[in-house]
Amino acid sequence: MMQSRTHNCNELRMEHVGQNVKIVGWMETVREVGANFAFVVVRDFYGTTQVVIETEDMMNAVKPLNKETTISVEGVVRERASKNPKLATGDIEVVPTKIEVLGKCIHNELPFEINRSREAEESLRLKHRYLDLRNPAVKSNIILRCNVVAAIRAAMTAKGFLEITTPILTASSPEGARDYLVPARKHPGKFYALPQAPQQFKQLLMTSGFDRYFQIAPCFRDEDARGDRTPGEFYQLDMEMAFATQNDVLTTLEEVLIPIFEKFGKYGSRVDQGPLRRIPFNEAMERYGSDKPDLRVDLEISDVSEIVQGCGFGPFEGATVKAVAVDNFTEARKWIDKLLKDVEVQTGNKACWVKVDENGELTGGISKFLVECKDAFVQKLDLKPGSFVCMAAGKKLAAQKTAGVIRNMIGKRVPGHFDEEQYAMCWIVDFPMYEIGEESGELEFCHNPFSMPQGGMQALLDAEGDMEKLLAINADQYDLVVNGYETASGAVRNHDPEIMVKAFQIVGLGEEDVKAKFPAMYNAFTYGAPPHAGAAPGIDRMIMLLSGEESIREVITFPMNQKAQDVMMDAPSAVSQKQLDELHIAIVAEEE
RNA sequence: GGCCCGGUGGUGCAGUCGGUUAGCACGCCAGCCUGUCACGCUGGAGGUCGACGGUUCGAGUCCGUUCCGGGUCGCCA
Repeated sequence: MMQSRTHNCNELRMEHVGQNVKIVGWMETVREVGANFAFVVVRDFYGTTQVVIETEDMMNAVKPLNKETTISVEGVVRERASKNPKLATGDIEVVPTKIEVLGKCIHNELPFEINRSREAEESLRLKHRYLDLRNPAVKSNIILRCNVVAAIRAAMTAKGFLEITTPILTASSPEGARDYLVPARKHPGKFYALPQAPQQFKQLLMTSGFDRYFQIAPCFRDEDARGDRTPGEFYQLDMEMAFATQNDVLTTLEEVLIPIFEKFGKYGSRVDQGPLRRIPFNEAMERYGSDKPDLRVDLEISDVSEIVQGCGFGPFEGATVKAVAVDNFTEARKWIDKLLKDVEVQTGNKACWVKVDENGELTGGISKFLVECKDAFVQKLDLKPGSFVCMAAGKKLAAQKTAGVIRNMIGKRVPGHFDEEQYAMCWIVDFPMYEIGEESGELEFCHNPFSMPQGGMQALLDAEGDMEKLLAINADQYDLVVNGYETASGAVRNHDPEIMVKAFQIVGLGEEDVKAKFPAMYNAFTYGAPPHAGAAPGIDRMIMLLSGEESIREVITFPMNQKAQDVMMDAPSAVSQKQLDELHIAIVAEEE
């Protein structure tokens, strides 16, 4: 008969009854319900179709086969005697005249049941990812990813952006994450590096006169994994605009991304509309204790440092003290202990607490220290009978960050403060240009040296030599935050070689360092560079948000495990001595 | 590198105070069953309880070491 197939497994309906058809796919189940009477479910990419076995011949054809064998079924479409409204093809079945094996599954027991693969241990799923992906629930995230990437390309192209690819084998970049290195056969002792981002290339494209660039760019960073961070490689919607301001970039990305969240998001009916809130970095740290606040939580942080000074509680002395208060608190002591422990595990800092009893008195936790400052404390936090306060103390940044964790935990654990099923978005703007490095104790670039300081050269000159003023300089740098995840990061770039040199001088470096670290960019900018700005939304993380997955590995087709191994392909793996010799590489045994 | 959680037939889990033959669901095999669709019923096979060492009359269970997986802090310009 006919072609490889006449219909896919999600096509046949009542209108096809009586037709001769051929379907192909994986044999998902065989339900034997009588002698020479069985139902076979055939699954392909598109769906499932039921085949009914009614003869000894057909039973003999199917009986010896293991599930997941691929077969072709020729036969006649028939209306079912008992229909299944839950199934798209539930009104019909195929009565086969010929069943052919296309690809045998020789395993009568699989590593996991296909339709329940998400319940299996992750390492097992990753080892047999080709089977895991047969599960429609797993496959759907990958399909979503394809559709989102296609929509992004269409939207960016419609806005006049050109998609330009940049090199994968490039030079090691001096700052940032650990590079993946590739030995250069023709240049003994030298290495290419895989790009951590196409940052410098896209800025060079701007100086070349490309007005609007984008790329779905693979990025490589050799850093440890997290639930929301895949090890090794990930993808960014890398984009840049010439002669553009911060506002141009933010507006453009809002116009591209918000419709994507509306169309493809699990909570697409509840997406913040542009223009999105823009929260200065310092304000975000004060109110939310994070530069990526989850705005679905309705709690905010208060500063009680001055009120509690001198109260006698040791950790508060001379420290910044941040408090998160919540009303109508009814949880037990056990709950509080769990909270404190979880805060400590996640932040490394201890938290303390106090409650307000039905008479309005402070009770429990460190209440005995707060007797004298009670009135001011209660007023500042607007406490009522039944309120609960959790506090973090320490250096300003540590106290803010710990309070930020407390805010999230309380908000998500005490009912009524977490409106989960939505996309709460904001821009964090005005990141500081410089900070005091925690290890070095000296002034360093806070994020990256590519950003333009607000106020340009004049701001740098005014502040030079004055540490306080230098720390107060902000960069035109911005992050897009969605539900507490950093979803994009960008900046107005520093395109002026003189300001670049000055910015470097301030952290104790000089022109030679700029030239050494970014030779191409520095040179290019001396030939007339356009002011430019851009950003890079993370594709993987965005798909994760759209699908509602908690693990980023659920939206990556072939993810690596936490140790950056591909257990399916056995990567990384040893290579032959011949390969090593060609690359001028000698393996040094690790010392015990 | 630190900390937290986990590792028990193919898969997912239970296993009390250390005590008889390690239990359940799914899957697998065999038989029955003519309208199933998470099919049903009956029977069966399948386990070095991650590994090593220790305590004990006796260890899945307690102790130590170690390996593996996940989470998290460091790290991620």
